[in-house]
Amino acid sequence: MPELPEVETIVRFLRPRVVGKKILKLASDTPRLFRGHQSISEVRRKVDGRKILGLDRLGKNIFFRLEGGVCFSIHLMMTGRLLWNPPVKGVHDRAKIILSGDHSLVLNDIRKFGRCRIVENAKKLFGPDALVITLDKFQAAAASRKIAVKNFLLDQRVLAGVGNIYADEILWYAGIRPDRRTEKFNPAEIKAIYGAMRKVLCCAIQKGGTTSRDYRKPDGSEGGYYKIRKAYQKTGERCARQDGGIIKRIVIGQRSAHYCPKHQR
DNA sequence: ACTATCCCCTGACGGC
DNA sequence: TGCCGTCAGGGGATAG
Repeated sequence: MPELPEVETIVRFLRPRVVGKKILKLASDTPRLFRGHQSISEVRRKVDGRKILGLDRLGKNIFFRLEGGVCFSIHLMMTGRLLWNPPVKGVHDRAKIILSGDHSLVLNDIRKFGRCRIVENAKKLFGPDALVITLDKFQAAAASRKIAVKNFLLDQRVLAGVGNIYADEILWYAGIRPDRRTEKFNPAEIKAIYGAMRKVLCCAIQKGGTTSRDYRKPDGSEGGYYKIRKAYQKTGERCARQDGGIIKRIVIGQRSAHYCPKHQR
């Protein structure tokens, strides 16, 4: 599922290819994609015919900065893919952005959870990006909430970009149990989580993200982080650390969490 | 203002 | 073989 490293990989691939091009037409036969504030026709009216000035990312969101101060946003949720000039039509193609120069960008999404919309003020909708937040802000945010650290890492209004895969990976590296409460951490533990977060996210970006099932880069290839993951979906396997045990799966906030009961405390 | 729970959607997979 | 239940999970809506 596209989290920060996957979305960053997508944006880095697409940025040099789409910036400067004009959106000739946004086509879609999936109204659900535009649920919420604007209908597809409203979005099309703002998007069609405009030049792309920039391509940005905040958390898991992709922003097309267009002429006239318009910001068109795509969220891929779990199964969304953004494909560059796909050679064949896909069964689950949900939207097609036709660009100048005979290029196309296709949003393919098996489960129709993805979303397109025009956003007015992106910074108001989400917390600071996980790779931008400072240690001080991170610490203050953790201290102000009384929830399991895993749920804290997943809350996009507090911290934008971390999803289920990387939350497990971060806590594995930090040596912290996912069900520990945020308000009880000491400064050293907060620092360990913060450091692990930066390390894991940067490493995953270098690997082009995690393909466990659905995620693909815009050229259709897979990300390389899954092979080197330490905790996510490793239930029953031996922990990679010398002092580790057997990876266990528990449920926190309706979501699976994988961790090593021996070295994560 | 806070947290907890349900729901959306499709495909993979296991049990019988 | 085929049917059914369960699981995957981000985030929005709703309930408490």
